[in-house]
Amino acid sequence: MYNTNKSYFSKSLLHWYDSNKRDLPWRKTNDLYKIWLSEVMLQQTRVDTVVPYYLQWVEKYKSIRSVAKADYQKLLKLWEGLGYYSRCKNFHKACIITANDYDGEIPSDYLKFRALPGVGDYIAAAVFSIGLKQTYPAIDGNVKRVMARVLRIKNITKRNKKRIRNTLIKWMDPERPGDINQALMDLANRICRVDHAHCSICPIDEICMAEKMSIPESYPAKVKKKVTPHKEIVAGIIWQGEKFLITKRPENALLGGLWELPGGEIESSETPIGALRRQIKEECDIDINIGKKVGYVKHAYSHFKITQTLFQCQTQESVKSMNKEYRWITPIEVNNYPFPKSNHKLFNILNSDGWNV
DNA sequence: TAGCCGTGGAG
DNA sequence: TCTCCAAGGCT
Repeated sequence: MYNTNKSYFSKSLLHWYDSNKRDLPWRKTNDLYKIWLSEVMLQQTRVDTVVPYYLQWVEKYKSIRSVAKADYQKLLKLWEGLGYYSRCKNFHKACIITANDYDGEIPSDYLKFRALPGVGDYIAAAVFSIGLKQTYPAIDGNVKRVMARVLRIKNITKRNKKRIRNTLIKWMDPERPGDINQALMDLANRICRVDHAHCSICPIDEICMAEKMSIPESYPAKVKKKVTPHKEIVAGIIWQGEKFLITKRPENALLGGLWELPGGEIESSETPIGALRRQIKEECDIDINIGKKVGYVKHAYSHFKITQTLFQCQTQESVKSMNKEYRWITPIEVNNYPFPKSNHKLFNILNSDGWNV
């Protein structure tokens, strides 16, 4: 059974892959650094979103050493808009460790690579299978779904993950482990989709137990999502002459290391203006004059939503105390700092309405 | 271990 | 407009 399946699985999957694979930039390279980078960027992020970020990055930073030497804020500016910013931080850290401890090359020991920050089971397996042709199954959400259907697994428990891993190790063609891994992910994306499995064109339908039951979409079982809370946020564009104030978010928080217009959450007992005045007093120990409301934007993060209202403000005082880094910048200098998407939405309003009114 | 961590596209 | 979710990892 296993031997029959092993032969069918790899042969059929690779045959399909060879005639259907997408032409992606990181598939043109054998550079482990670039394969690694692409896998970090692809984490929870669609291929079409990643491609332009990947191309910009490898144009500017051509090696692990060049990333290790780079100014982190410059890396973050390249990452701006891609989301999950701790990936960028961890990749930078990992490149520094690699430059210092491994002579700038990815360690040949799998466990040493796996131990680097931001490198988990999936990324380690992807890099070692694609770049070094070692037989590690790269098990991401796609592969879990396909294998849950093939093996008719309802819940992705720890035990079932082990089952999927062991099955793949048995079935993978050791000559082409990287292609097997990529083929499974491509197949998941184009054929074995979440809400619709196109079994009639699937190359491995013959060994799929869920397909035999004619209910592939019910595998694996969906997990209920929690309702996302909503927060009211206020921000100020605080002018002093031709410049306004921006502050840097703490490294280990949401949007860590990115810059933003100062402000914060409106407490239930507060008005937006009262909240803004309090936030700025607490954060900078300065008093501000709050002028007209510029507008508001809505934005959704991974686990909550916000409505962010922006006010024009003025101050004559200089910042007396601040726990964070801050700068006074002109509108043109926005291009020099990484900002979260919600702030860019506010900047877009200012771009059409005028910045300082 | 389940919650935290962004953004944009699909439907 | 709203929900779901996509080449995961960390704590």
